[in-house]
Amino acid sequence: MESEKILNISVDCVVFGYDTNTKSLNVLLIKRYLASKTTNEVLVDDFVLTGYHVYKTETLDDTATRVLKELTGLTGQYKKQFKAFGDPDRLLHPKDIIWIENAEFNLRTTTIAYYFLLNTEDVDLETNKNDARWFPVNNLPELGFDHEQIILEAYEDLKVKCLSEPIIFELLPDKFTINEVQDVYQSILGIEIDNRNFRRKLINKKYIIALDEKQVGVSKKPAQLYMFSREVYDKVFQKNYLISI
Amino acid sequence: MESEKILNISVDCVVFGYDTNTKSLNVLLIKRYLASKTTNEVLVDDFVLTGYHVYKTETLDDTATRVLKELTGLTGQYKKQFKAFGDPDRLLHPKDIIWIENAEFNLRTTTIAYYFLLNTEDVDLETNKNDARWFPVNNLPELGFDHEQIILEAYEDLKVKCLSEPIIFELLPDKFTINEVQDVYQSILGIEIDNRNFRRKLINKKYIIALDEKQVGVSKKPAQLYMFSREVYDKVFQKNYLISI
DNA sequence: AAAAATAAACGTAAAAATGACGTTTGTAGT
DNA sequence: ACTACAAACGTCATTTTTACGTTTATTTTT
Repeated sequence: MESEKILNISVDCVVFGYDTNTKSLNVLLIKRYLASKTTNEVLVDDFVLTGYHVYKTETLDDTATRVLKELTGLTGQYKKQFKAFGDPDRLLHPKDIIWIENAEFNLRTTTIAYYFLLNTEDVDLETNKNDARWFPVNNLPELGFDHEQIILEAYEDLKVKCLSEPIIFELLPDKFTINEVQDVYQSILGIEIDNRNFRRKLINKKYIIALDEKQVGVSKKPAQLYMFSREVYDKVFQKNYLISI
Repeated sequence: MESEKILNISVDCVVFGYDTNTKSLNVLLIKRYLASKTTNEVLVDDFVLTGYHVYKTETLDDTATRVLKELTGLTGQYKKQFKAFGDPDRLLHPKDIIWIENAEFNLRTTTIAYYFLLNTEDVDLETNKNDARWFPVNNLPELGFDHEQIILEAYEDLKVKCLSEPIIFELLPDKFTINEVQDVYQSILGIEIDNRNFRRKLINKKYIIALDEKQVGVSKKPAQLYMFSREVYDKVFQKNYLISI
């Protein structure tokens, strides 16, 4: 067996956006459409993740940051490199081979997959030239390449990670209510949580800071707003090695 | 800026081996030595991780599995793809450029890094043709490339993961004592744990199964042997979504 | 202006888990 | 039989969790 030393590499980004109103975890996807110029036959008609090849002078993180900025205009969002996908048969589907430029080189493209966490309110899709749309992670459209697998693995990583790290707050606005935090957990994990116990547990955390502010423009009793303090969290964590297997 | 689409890709393996006797978490490293034929000057003299280029027909996981098998003869060990390293300046050091074959292609090698977890008793280094040695993760020798960084990031991932997942048992023999488990935690995390509380906590887990066996050949009271049941663990975990942020 | 509706917020008691210790037990070597 | 010592068990106060019931503040309806 001879080794294949020249391979192609790219970065793909799963952009998770939580919608506080619909209480839904969404993924940002780009429309892909291609029809034959001669026969008008539809060759490709689906959605894909946003991604790009790695530039010569970039780190992998740089590429991911650039891709998100080009898509949403945002920088500084939570970003996680979660897995590399490099199966030899990644691009065996004819429609994907039609789509990509240099098929002879691209028959094997290894992609470093990242996911981003943000709130859908942070993104203005209208000013974007791409045909990008939000889709609920539990109700994805037909996807190109192996992007469905990539999304599901990102989602799985997120599920596990949100149980032991405070990344849930990355999906919410800076100021949030206790119930909004509960909604995110319920939505992501697909579970029901007792509000009274959850509320007490969260309020007792030193890194959940009550603000001198309440909700405005709601038609019921306005809720207290809180923020998450990364600084306090890091201090607390250093002292508590809690083995919870 | 023009994109660089042709990049080189490999897999590097951090083989963690826990030594039950010395209570030390070790890494398996390979000796690298090269002297100039004309001047006898030592060009390269350090240690590196084991790794290899990805074969044409392999998945990334396959490559990692193959690398471990060639190094240790072992298959089926716990394996985790934890990060891709692809900084443009990864191989700027002259000695590394001397070492690798096709420097013009290899100036940027993206590597997919894996770590393996096993017990040092499972490996027989003598029958191995490579000059491989165990080094305590807290006392590493001089390392080539960016392999020190890769090891430290693998170690960090392991530290975090062992707090919330039962991967600690991958470092022990199938049959172990409670105190051995405690020793692994203490060694990896660098903490002290109260034996009486730890013992109670672990014994109460349904997935820690007491065997009809005790230690043999010890010069004190022989300890009860236990095993870990992945099957029971998975069942328990499905029912307990414990948010512990 | 009072009443109704409703989400937000607070309260309580039993059970389970944790933290900080003291005590007993079983085996090998003397 | 005695001793050394790690293994194993026990206790109690405190904290956290679970499973509920109740009150409060605000908007909308009457």
